[in-house]
Amino acid sequence: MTLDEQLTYLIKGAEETIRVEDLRAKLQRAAKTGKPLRVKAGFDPTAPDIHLGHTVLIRKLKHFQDLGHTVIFLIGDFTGLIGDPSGQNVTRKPMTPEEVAANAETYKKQVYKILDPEKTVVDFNSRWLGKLAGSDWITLCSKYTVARMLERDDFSKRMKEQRPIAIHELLYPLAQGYDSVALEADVELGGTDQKFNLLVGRTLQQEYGQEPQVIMMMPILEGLDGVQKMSKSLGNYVGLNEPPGEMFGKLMSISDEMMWRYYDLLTDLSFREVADLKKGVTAGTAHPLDVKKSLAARIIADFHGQDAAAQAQRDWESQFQKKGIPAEIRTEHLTYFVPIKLTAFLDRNQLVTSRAEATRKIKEGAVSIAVGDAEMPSWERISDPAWEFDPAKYRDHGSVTFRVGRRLLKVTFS
RNA sequence: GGACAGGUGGCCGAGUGGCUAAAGGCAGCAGGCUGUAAACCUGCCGCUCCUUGCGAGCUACGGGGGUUCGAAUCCUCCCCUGUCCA
Repeated sequence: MTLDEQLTYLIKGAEETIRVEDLRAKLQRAAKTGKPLRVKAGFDPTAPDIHLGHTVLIRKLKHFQDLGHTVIFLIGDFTGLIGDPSGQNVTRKPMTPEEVAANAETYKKQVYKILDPEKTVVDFNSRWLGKLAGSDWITLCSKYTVARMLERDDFSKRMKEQRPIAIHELLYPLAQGYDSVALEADVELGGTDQKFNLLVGRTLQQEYGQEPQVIMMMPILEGLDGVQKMSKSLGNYVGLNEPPGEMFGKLMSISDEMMWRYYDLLTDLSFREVADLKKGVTAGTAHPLDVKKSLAARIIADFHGQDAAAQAQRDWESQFQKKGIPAEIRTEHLTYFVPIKLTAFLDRNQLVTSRAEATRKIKEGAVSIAVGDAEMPSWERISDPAWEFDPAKYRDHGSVTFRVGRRLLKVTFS
């Protein structure tokens, strides 16, 4: 690839790059000296469950890696003690070295589905931040001013809203910035929400006599709800470790509008190919449902392989489009044959959160049961909250499946 | 250290003595419609019990104590947050 091609390739998909010219210069120098660029991205050590939102950035790391540059997967085990300011105002408990190591392993297992293990450097920022002396921290703090710190979106907003800001929170951007100094990073990747922290890195590098890093901000992927960013705590995510079937179901639940965004950020289809698909849907020659299915299958194939993706699609189709009972389903084996109130039974098996809820759901017509394993089960709606489940009556059928809305539980007998 | 403002259900936010398990909004769940999509319509949205009812009991408005027949609402002490002053 020519320099320009490389540049275009790397910048593609990034929301913002500061500055493109600097990146060009760095690439040029790397080519000339044969010294690869050091490309860094930091991750929170406490949440080793990587989801599709993270992969937007990891895919970009992969691009750099493919061009021969050094990717540094930095685990923020020290900055994790501070916690990226989010108004929570809590210092977190230090993790033991064992926990950190365990989480790192979990990370690796997931990240290496995208990145090349041989070419990826994994590092921990406690390696240098943990060794800073008190006086070093004072020096570090002296490199930045309160006024500039308060420019950060999050801080200024909280100031305005008269919400608390603890002093240690101000340390987070400094610590992250110092990582770039310690690593002599040429490039740092982050989400658009990381802009401030990334910029601090540039400033600090200059303060410590280094050339400032190029920063690239990747778009934040919206979660399944299509509104808020994908995150574990919001529960609107698709985890890399999830089974294919789970992934398929979740991906199918995104809105048609969101599906294009997912196409852009989570597949290798070119903008042109995506545009063609979109045209097809608009023209009515392609059904959005099918386009979405193929999106889901495509993403799943990246992590579980082609076959698993195809299987997941078939399962989904038989389960939902034909309203069958899936083969893989939570199953409870009963050994007792004492009648039990349905409300108590549903509660005991976590199909509802309380008996009160069970009663409500029954009255709402959300509860039904089906007997046996029929391909086309006939659901019988239970509408009497006082209904009793008598296992003995169903024993001969081998199994009975309970449904509360979208939750299912199969019961077998011995 | 002082003055003032504030702390209500997952979140936002009404409520200043009974009609309040607490308006309204968001989120969530369910039913309808569909492509388990979105949008939309409807219902639900603290817990327990049963005789499933415009039912009974319990728990809940930062924490403790108090006034009152009755308190999210009044008094008091404490904790927490913010603003201004020092």
